[in-house]
Amino acid sequence: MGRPPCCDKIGVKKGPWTPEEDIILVSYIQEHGPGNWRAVPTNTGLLRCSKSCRLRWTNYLRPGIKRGNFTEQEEKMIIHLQALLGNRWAAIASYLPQRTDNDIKNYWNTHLKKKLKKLQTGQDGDNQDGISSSFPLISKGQWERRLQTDIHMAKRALSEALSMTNADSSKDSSTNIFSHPHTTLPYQASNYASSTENISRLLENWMKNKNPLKSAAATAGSSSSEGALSCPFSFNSSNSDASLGSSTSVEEAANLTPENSIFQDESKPNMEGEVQLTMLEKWLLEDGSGLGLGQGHGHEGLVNMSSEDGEGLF
DNA sequence: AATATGATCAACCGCGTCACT
DNA sequence: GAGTGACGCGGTTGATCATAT
Repeated sequence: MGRPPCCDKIGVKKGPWTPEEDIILVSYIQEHGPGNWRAVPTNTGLLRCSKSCRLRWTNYLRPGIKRGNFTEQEEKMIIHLQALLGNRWAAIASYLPQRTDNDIKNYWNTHLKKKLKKLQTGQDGDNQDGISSSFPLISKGQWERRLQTDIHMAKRALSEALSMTNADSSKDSSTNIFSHPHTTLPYQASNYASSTENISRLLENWMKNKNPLKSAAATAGSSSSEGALSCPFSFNSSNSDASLGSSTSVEEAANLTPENSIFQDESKPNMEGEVQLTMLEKWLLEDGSGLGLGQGHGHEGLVNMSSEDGEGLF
């Protein structure tokens, strides 16, 4: 019995999102918070399926998203995490809070895959699909062995990432998620700035053509979003000065901070990664005798670690 | 200038998982 | 425990832009 398609309704719009739709969606989420995606199309009047709304929000409109070029640091992180986790892009993205899984996936497929292929040409002819193919999937019955392998790989990848991070920290500390592990992963103020950039960018184009309030209200139909639309990007009920009609820039108008934004806790809902990282780091640090972490000895201990090191950890 | 080819990335699709009844 | 609905993830597609011919 197959599952019926989620968007088989006639009249469901597909394709690129328009700025109007973005604004309606942002306004709605500002008012109601993310989640309950099923209700979003109904309540906003958007002719989109719930899935599409969620995707648009998480991949594009969500506060804290950094777009554009990946830094060398991010690139290294992705490569190491891909080796460690495989194509679990959401898990990888949880270690790079400013990037979406879709972004990382695209970047891997378009840039890193090729890069690694190039690097590996001549070294390992049979490894044509990046690092992950060095660690083929293990059958379900062998989960224990896989766990051990994963542990080993986690140690190794993290130590390498740490060593790289230490080496580069003077250059780019902002992307060094390991340098202050418990303070840098959650969103900081700058993330919200980048989010307003997203929105201001779409508004920039949109406002050239239309009056957003009129248009969005009309598009929203009978939804309850009218109130929100009067101040679509304040992100703060008390910040009613942030009207679109004023000459104030969107960035100023939004006046976002992690403290006053309703997205404060939501901006990266999946903090599983942080937990994972924290646990791993804790473990690594506790196991520091073998790693030499924090003692200025680099990661020789890890590199020389035998595959049996994972045994007895639990 | 016109066309072909390649690269990029936003969005879609199908499936798995989880939560609720 | 089974059935159902909603959500989230990963693979893939297709539109658009950039570059080469």
